[in-house]
Amino acid sequence: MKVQPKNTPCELCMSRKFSLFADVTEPHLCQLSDSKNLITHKKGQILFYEGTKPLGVFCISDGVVKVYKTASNGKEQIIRLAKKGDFLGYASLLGEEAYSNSATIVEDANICFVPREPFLKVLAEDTAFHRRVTKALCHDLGIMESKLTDATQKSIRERLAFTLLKLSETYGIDGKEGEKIDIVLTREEIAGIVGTATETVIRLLSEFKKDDLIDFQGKKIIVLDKKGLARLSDFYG
Amino acid sequence: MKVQPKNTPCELCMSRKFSLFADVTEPHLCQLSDSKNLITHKKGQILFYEGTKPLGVFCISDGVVKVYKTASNGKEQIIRLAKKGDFLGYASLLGEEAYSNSATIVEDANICFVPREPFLKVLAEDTAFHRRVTKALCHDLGIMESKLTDATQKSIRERLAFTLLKLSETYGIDGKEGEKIDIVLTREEIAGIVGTATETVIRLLSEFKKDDLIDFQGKKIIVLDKKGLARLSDFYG
DNA sequence: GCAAAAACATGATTAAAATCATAATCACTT
DNA sequence: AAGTGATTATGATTTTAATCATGTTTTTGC
Repeated sequence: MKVQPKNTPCELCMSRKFSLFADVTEPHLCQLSDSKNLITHKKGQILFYEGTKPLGVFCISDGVVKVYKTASNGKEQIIRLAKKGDFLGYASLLGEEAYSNSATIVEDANICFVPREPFLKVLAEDTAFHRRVTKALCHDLGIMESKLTDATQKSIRERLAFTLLKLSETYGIDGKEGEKIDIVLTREEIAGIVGTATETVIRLLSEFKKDDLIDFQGKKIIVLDKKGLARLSDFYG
Repeated sequence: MKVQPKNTPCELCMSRKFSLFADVTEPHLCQLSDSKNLITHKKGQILFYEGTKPLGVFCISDGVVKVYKTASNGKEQIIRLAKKGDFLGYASLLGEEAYSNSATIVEDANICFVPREPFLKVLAEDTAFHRRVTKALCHDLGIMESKLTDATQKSIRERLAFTLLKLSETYGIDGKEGEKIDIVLTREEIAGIVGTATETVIRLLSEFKKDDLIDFQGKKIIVLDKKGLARLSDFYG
């Protein structure tokens, strides 16, 4: 970890436009900006551990972070992949609880850390911001309900197909042969998202490739047939 | 549905002490109280459907409500059982989205309905209340993460054992032979909580009974051996 | 009190996915 | 450039749980 020399102020930060800070008023933004630190993280580094106390919130300026829980069998269940503009750790901070999950860098990242106090101060003073945070929490809750339902009621094949679609939605870049999922995930990490064994993911991905639904390009996956994946991801498609 | 003649004001409501409204200031509480309606619901009645627009929030004065999502295979995944003092529908309301789940009465209930506007008004004016709502949302989010992780990484037997422990924590009343889970749930509903098939629940419950972990008393389950269930619910117990 | 419908129960079979085992490939370090 | 460790791959086997089938018991509505 190193503090970057160029600590772009929040006011000028490009990632902010897509973030919770998008509509924070100028003076409040300056307060936050003054107290924050931009830190560069390399792939594999750990941002925080489940069970420790949150001392502030993280805002991703660039890069990808996996947020996951470690199950009692040692496997990682990935809750979400956080990218540019996403906040981390605010739910635990606002819930006044220890981190309910861990966070590790998946792709080299620049991440701002805003300490607890200034964050809470702005939250208390800026009602619009508080409302926005609340809204984000509510939305996340709805997503988690869907994930739980999918986990218990859908097959692994369906969930993997769905995961690939979601990933292409978020990280997809169009090419002439299809949409490339422009993020490097190991099969084990994909298994962690889907909630299955690594071997199962490997097998199913091979099957998808054989069926011309996807293709591999280096470590990345190309989605060739979105319709096909969508059909697979539904129950009675 | 009928509006009860005796519409206890929130100020005097006993359930309020355990609810989100616990610390709302007197004047705000009166505003809420004036706008609310207490409605009696019978088992099996539906409070709201997934996909419809929330027009306010529900507060359970008495009774039990199941909150669930209907999967594409038609099965219900129960997200939570809500009881006295619990609020329903506020996440969808605050997220400004359609209901992400449905709610149906499991045990005859008296439920207050607070319309959208007065609720949002008090939320905006009473910061402490807003903070408390936020905190509840954050806590729920952490619970959902655990549920997701359990769903993907634990066996059905482990999850059922865990479900019974949780139910006995919430609805348990001590008797001389063990702790009675004082709520009537069908095997299908238990399956909906665990996220499995009804037959599997029936089989496992018989197994648990054979192993003297539980017993049946009418439609209710008696927990005989909490330690045993706890051991079963862990991975390497 | 009786018929119909739910709910509960159990057996047999099938299907899905985990686990175990082994090997090939890749990617990084020295 | 070789060696080490991680990752990907594939096969065989086992386990788990779903599904299908059938029967019994309990509840509920008339």
